[in-house]
Amino acid sequence: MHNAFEEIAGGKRSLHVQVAREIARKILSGEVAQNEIIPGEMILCGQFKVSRTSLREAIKLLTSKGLLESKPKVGTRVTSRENWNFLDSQLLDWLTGIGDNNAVYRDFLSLRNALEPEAAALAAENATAEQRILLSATFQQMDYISKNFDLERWTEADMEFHRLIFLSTGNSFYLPLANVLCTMFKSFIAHSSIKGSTCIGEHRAIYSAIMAGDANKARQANVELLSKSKRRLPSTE
Amino acid sequence: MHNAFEEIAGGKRSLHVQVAREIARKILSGEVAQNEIIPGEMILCGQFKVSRTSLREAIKLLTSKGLLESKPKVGTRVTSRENWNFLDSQLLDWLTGIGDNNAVYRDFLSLRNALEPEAAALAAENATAEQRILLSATFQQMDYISKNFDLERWTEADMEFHRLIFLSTGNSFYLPLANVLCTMFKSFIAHSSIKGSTCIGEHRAIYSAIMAGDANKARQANVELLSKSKRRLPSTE
DNA sequence: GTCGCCCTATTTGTATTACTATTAAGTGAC
DNA sequence: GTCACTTAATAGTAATACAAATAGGGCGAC
Repeated sequence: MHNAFEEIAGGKRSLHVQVAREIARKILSGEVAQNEIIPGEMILCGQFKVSRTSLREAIKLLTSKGLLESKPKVGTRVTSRENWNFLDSQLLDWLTGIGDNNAVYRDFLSLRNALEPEAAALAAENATAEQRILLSATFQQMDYISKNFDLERWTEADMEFHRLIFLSTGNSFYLPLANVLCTMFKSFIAHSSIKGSTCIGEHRAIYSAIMAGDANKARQANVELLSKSKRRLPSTE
Repeated sequence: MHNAFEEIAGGKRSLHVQVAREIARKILSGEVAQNEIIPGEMILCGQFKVSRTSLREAIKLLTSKGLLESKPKVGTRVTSRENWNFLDSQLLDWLTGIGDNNAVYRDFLSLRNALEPEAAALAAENATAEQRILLSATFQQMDYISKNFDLERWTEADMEFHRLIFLSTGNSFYLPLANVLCTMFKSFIAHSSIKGSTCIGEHRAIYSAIMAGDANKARQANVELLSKSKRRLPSTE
């Protein structure tokens, strides 16, 4: 009962996640400085009105994301920024609305810039038959949607398309990155005013190259797609 | 007492990590299949001789790495491989000695291929004065070490050099990747027989380009370094 | 007086237990 | 036969008790 209520109210999942989110936002926003030692557990327990266990779980969660670091007798300190794992969906989620969103978006594009062309090339070489079928289906859907345009469905299909490319690389390390990019994708279409041009032509070029197994062509096509994305970047240049 | 003993014996850190490692290896090695439901908590508790809490923490840890997924009443199931977060140091650690190490190394090189040239280019554009000083110091050290060669110290410096490049990009998303690559680096120099040629010339080229702020040159130099690395890949081609 | 060792208090880390919410499945009524 | 309600099983949450580690201070010896 109260659970359902709070869920719609504040996005509550569980106590410790709630607490973790609170602390994370303080850290990410700079309200508590890097390398600063946060108050002892007992104090925080009182502050958040939660049991020590819950607070400890929250701290543990943040530690696993690289935001905090605990040592006996000295306390828990905020780590320096270079240790923060920005490739974490939850962290990314917490980030929305605090930092400079355009800067984050630029960083996001940079990452896509590095990864996607290479992923497309690898996919062209390594995609399995099954993956090619999936990719084919998804592209056809994109093609269809691009005709009678529907932003939401387009975004969905677009994301799936790029995700499939990452999965098709056959490279273990690209798999988690696919999820990361998807999360950012969602995060940015939700919070920024980038209304998508469909780029169906560029997508077709990538698609065709992958299906043909032409790695270089796939890479090149993806570079072109990204350069088009860059041109419609909101505020920079 | 018994703690210290077990620590030297099996590299034990804590109970749940030990259990998690055990389960993770079963999953990663394929001993338990993807999408398979693992036995209920009580059964596993008996099997591992640990309390329910410890086991739950282990499961939670694995869940956070994307290996498991729990649902009430149905149990805990192994997720499909595409959800496994291979960009996790601990997971990478657990991976050593089970999969095809050469395949993983190839994947690792692919990732470097995508990321490092772009990172070098970004670093050339965005490195702060302080970061340039650090980079300079590290390179000089590399230069020195390359003369009277010492594998261990050289590896250390090499890693630091590439890490600094990632940090100097000023891109939030490259920061965690720096750590990931370092972990893999360590993992591979420890478990593979790649005796390094120093590549001091290529490193100098990258270094100079970054210091000069020439992004394209930095990118190109890094591509060349990687192509050299590729040539001394153990078993492939 | 200073150096070094040990003791203690504080803070994190670990484990056991008890309780709550969720949900699939089985049972009964309409 | 279908739908709803109850029930049992399992995961999730929280509180408590216990253990280990360490920094800092105090005490003693040189």
